[in-house]
Amino acid sequence: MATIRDVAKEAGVSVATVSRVLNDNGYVGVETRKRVTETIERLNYSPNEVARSLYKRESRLIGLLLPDITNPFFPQLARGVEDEVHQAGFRLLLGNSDEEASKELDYIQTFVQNQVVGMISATNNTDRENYEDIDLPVVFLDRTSKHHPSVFADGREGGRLAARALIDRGSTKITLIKGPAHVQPAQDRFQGALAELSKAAVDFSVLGTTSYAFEEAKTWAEELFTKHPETDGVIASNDIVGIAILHEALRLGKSIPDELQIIGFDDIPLSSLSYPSLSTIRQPAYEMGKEAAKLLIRMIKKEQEIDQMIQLPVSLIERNTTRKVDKDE
Amino acid sequence: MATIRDVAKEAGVSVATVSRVLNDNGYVGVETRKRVTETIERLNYSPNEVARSLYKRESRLIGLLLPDITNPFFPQLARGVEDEVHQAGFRLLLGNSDEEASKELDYIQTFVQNQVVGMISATNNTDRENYEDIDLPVVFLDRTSKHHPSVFADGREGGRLAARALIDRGSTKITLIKGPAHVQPAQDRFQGALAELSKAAVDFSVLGTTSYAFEEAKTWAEELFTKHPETDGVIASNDIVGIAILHEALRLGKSIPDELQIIGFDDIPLSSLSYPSLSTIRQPAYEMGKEAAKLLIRMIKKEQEIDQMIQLPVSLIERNTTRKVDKDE
DNA sequence: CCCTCTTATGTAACCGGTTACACAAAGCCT
DNA sequence: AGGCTTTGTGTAACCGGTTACATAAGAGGG
Repeated sequence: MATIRDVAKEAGVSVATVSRVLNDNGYVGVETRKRVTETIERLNYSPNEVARSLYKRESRLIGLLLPDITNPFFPQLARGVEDEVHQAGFRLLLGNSDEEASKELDYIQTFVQNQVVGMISATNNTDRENYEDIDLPVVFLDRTSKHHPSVFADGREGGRLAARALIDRGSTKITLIKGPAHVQPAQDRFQGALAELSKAAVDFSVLGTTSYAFEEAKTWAEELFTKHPETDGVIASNDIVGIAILHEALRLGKSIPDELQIIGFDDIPLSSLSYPSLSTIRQPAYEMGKEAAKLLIRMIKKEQEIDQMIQLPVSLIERNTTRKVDKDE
Repeated sequence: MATIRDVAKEAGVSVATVSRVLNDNGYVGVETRKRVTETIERLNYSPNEVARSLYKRESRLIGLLLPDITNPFFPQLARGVEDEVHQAGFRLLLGNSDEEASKELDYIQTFVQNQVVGMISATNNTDRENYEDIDLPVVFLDRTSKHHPSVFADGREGGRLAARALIDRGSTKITLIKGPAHVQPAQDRFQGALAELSKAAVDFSVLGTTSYAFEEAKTWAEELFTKHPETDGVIASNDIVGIAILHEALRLGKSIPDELQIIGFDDIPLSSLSYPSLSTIRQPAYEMGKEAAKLLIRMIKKEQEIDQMIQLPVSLIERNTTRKVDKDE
């Protein structure tokens, strides 16, 4: 690999001049610039980012910490982040925390050691000491924090919307699935739905779950129908659980949405491909990722007026696991 | 942030001694080691990876280049890579190429500039000049290359298995979906299935597609049933397309698997949650990622006996979009 | 013509680790 | 006791960029 000194020697100038050409700052004569540019081209030189980072005391990398990329909601977030960050000239260091504090800490340390310019975290322990003594820009994504700017969707409203949708469409014995207790947005949804159900004239029961894993989703689904066989409306904690419930309901021969309505949460790509296609509360995951990245970049550039909270709206996506409601009633 | 010089000064030793303690090499007196360790602890010092990388001329980062993390097959691969790489003390730099040569080149350059120790690529242009003048260890994943070690699943066999499954279970007018021409493994599957169908006494037709995107999958599904309404068995190019076809078939009121059998490819997590659950040819994506990472790490450590090709077996996952076949016939 | 400002370029310190090399003290052997 | 090896530690060069500072030539103004 050619270095800046090789280029300087070849072009008959000093390294400072080459650096000035590279970064397009300071004075450089037209003739000199041309000669340097040609030499760079000819030697196929590209500057070493590591050396640059060392002197600048920061790299062009951004750390992204996710619970688990294998959960279909997160690739969307990640992609939003990546697209925005890439465009601004940054690159991503990726980590999966698996909700383990040690892995999380481990990655935060990696990020710091590699002098990332900022980090985006979609992890659950937002108020741990982990993030306290870091002087990096940090943005929380799909999570909230008192100490750092956050980008998230309106989970409470999502929960209300889901509950209202089922109530309006005639479910009277609703089962509300409560997501894992340590997952913040799951609790927001739950609270929203709970509030709405409490206000309405319907029976409802709550089924607690402890994870979002695929395999376990099947278990919750089975549990649901043994514990509450008479239920005629389910508010799932997310689309995976929703799809698992749909699967189980069909297996039991229930007619969807006539006998049982189901509503999911997230709007992951595959939810439109289930049959019947899953009605759900959409979170704009890709946009959330983009917003988080934009916000972080603004922080990196030390711009004024940094939003502390960006809440994105959720929306009801009416597909075929809920019944149609007459527009003009 | 404390530096190694701060630690040295505080502990009353030279930087060389601190470095020796950190890396546990060279001679260090027991008493000195203790004092240095305590000082490191007290100052909460952690070494700057960037400085280390600069001197060593290589970082502890590995580049991972994927077509698109949003496609449900890739998170599995990525996770396999991550787990293996993390355990060996490396971290991941991630890029999505979107099958665009420019993005791909861009990321390869980023990897080189950041002095990654190696890279894993699941991109399509494996024999472009892109990879020629790089002197990094490179492993191709879910792709093959003549010039670099590759880890992939037995696509041809998968295609054969899929075709045989439908034939054995009585489909006689089979439609074979041909995936995008530039995606290597898609073509392997196609060739395998084609060979098997050609040998058998069944009618079949081929439907070409150009992408794997969710939205377009629905279009292929519709196209399938307008062009070949009489088909009684579909070999999909992957699970997404398979699920889209299942969805469309159910919408058209077809009875699955009695009237129409469908077989997918990949075994993405959600395929077991469709209803009827999708029969498919499983690729061990997570293991593939792990194998690729292991292989790369072996290359990084300059071990002897590097496999040039690791082919993992595929298997038929018999679920409910195919009919049962009598064991003892 | 002299002074000042702008333009152009080079020298060398610096970022924070790692390590070659030098040096000294202690242990061991004959 | 003298020589050789092992152990312990420090000095300074090095990795490859960036930039503060120095220097000098040319332009412009009175």
